[in-house]
Amino acid sequence: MGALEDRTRFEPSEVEPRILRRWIDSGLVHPKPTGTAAENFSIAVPPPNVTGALHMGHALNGSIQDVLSRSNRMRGRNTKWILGTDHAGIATQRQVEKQLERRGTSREAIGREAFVEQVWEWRDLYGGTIIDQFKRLGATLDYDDERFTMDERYAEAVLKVFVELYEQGHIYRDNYLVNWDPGLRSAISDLEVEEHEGVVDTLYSIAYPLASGDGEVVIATVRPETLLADTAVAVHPADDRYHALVGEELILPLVGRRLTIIADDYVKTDFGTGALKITPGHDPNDFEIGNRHALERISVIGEDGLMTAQAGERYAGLTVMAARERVVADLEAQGLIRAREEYVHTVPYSQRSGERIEPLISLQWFMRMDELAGPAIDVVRDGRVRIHPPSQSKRYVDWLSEIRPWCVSRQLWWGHQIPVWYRGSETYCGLTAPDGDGWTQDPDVLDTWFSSALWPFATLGWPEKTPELQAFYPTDVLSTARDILFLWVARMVMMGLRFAGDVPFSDVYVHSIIQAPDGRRMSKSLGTGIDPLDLIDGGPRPPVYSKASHPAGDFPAYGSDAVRFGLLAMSSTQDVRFSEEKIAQGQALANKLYNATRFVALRVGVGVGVGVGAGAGAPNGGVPRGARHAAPPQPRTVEDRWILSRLQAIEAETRARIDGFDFAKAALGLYDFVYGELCDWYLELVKPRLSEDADPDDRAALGATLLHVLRETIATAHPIIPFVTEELWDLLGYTPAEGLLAAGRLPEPDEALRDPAAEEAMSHAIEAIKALRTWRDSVHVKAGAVVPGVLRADGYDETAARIAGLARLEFVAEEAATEPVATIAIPGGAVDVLASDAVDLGAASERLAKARETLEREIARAQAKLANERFVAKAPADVVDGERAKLERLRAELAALEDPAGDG
RNA sequence: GCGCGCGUAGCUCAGCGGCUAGAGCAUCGCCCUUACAAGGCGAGGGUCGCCGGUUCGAAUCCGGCCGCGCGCACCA
Repeated sequence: MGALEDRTRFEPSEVEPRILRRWIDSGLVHPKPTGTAAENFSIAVPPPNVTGALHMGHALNGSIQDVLSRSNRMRGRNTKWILGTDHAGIATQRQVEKQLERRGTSREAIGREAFVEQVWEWRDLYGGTIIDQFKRLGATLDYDDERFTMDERYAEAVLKVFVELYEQGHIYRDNYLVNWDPGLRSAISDLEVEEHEGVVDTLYSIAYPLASGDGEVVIATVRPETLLADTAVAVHPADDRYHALVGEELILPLVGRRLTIIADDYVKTDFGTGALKITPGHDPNDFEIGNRHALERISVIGEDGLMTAQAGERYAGLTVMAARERVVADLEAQGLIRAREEYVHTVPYSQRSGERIEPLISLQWFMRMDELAGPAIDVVRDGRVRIHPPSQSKRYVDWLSEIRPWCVSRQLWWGHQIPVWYRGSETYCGLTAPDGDGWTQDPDVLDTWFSSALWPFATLGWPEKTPELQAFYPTDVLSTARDILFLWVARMVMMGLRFAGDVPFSDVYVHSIIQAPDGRRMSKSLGTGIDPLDLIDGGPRPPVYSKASHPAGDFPAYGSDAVRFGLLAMSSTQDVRFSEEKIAQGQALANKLYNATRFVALRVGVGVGVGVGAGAGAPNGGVPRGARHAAPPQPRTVEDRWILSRLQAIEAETRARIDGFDFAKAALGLYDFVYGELCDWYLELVKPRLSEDADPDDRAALGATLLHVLRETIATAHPIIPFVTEELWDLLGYTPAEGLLAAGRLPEPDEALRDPAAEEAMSHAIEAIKALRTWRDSVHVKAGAVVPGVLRADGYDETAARIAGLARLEFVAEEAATEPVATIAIPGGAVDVLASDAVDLGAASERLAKARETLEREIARAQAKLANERFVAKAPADVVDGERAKLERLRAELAALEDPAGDG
């Protein structure tokens, strides 16, 4: 116990590594695959990219999932938090490409096979970083069972799903207009495209002469270079200006191709000239119009982002921008540019490479989603999958209701290569290459999200009917940020229903995105990002994070508990700004608990109240699993009954808040209990009972109660702040041999210990003490001075002595009282303060006048309200009665002030 | 453009028809050194985004506006 005496602060850096080791070595993170998924608890972690480093999102989501895992584990459920990483096709390929560039070589130079080998090497070297970082958070992921989306077994599951979907006709190959990412040189899906608003371009008006030679039609475009691929000009069928021209032909400038003027409802008559050039090869809308009118598709922009041979000799090989300039110049030379104006519009960019999307026609693999979407909508509508907050369900359902085919092929090398082989006109889809010579496999790989969609069941060994699958599928909760609700969550539901025969999880929790303090997103390039590890260990605090209370310089080493607490406390169902104060609050809580434990350990001794075999009677169904059990609490006084009652409340509330995904309330509620009830009041109240000359029987009983309350508080807080609580568990008398708190049981609230009478008595006593302290302060009574007084109020039989102690009063019998110098209203009556040297009479009378003024104002207010006939007539009776009672109370308080010696 | 959410004390938020609009943190003052100066006590600080309406009564409900965020969207 020596360390306890000397050390007044909780030191996370000393404690955390030691505790972490014990958790992992204990095997508690690695459950046996026994029992059923209904009895067990499981969460599949959103697999971080192998290229990733822990960021704030991981830290928050890790904290959330760990709270859920620990809480359920401590309720005796066999708990598995499924761990693994995602191969992250694009991100990882780019990392390795960069590495190759630094070595002066390239992916193309070394070839596909060598490149993939390089990626595996890279993964072996760096892929574990983020997992180690999760450990630092105290995350009880199953580290003994780590998966990777490119593992052999996982890959087999991916291919099996592909082959089945192909055989069932959901997957097909087609030439279609796709979102082409010229930076990546790959198609990407609609979800990987982001619209950038406010892009400034030039809108050109260009004249297309009529083939008849009799006039022209002027069209408007921001992309003159695509003119080379035009195959029609469209007008609205009801547009009188062009009605007569429908069916006529135009000569496409620079190219000379004849274009028919077609009529289509899509065209807006009030935009531009009302005539629209149609380029099915390079515009999504034109592509649709082209389909409706069976127009030819011409591609003048290639996958390399350069103009193709089809663009004509003069333009082939130019970049898009160069081609645009040349086309405009050429049109200008022919006098066909009719106008140019600045034009601000929305332009699609690739989320992946940041480059402007080039829509073009390409041969890709697609997955038809409509049939899979129906059941995925149903399970949310009928509550088999609950999305929290509910507003997110609407987004989910809306998106699935209008789902479009998913482009699943990517022109990358790192990923699951599409299991399709070609030989001449033959196509074969299967798990392995077909027999015979001359087959070549499709070079493309699958979208990474295709494999992620199988995560909850492929990690458990699907398609084998493994014991793991039996025990842990469906999982219970999926926790994620809203940005991948469609990209990932919806697809998991569809795939889970289709292939694993059940929903992948019953609850989806959509958590906050944490922004920088100035409201911008956290990002390295903006300088607004911070590394969670810098908060844990102490590291650089970027300028935007500095303020008066947290000046520039490094973060203090807050420790994991503080970071977890802080992130949970700031979380909500919508985006939040990072608040270092919340982290500091977590640190304060850890320290407070540590010092409360010191107090109890040093004053009571941890041996007190620990007896053999007493556990059966403990309200908590067995906190430790070891041989020793906590003695049951032995309440002797009203404050004992009060704190036990409040303890039951915080236990129940914390459970309910965790189950209801209200992590901020769970965390802050614990803080409030520990500070506002346990430490500020209970520990202060019982101090006199621990003194040398106190009754030894009471002292022993109090010791048992104190230990009990502290232990249950610590156990209740454990899922949120696991390190400090595990450490304190030890300090309170449980050695490692007796079991980890993390493997112990969450206290269960005992209704029998609820005591409303004690709660009322104590809340009155606390109010009284506060009122008396406020008064003392206002009349400048010295802190230590004991002031004589008379307690004239009901309901304080049990608390009077405690009030006297904490408010430094000496209550005398009413008969012995001298003339009072002040009267302080307290619930149910008042306290008369008698004359003494300690009281500044001038200040007391000032104070009295002020109190009277306040009361009079409130009385007037209440009277006015009750004088209002309409209020009395129309407001509900209980509201009116409440107002009358309040008035009466205020009048009584005023009367007591006016007539301190009187009896009423 | 359509849809969703948000705007309450310096900060983060609670309250979502009725007590003098609250809490934590921060600030300021006083105090203690007796588990914890990461302690105790207290104080200051708010036209509850703006305008209208409903109601005996609105931060709370309704409508409109303004601002911020997000999602969806095919206007060349």
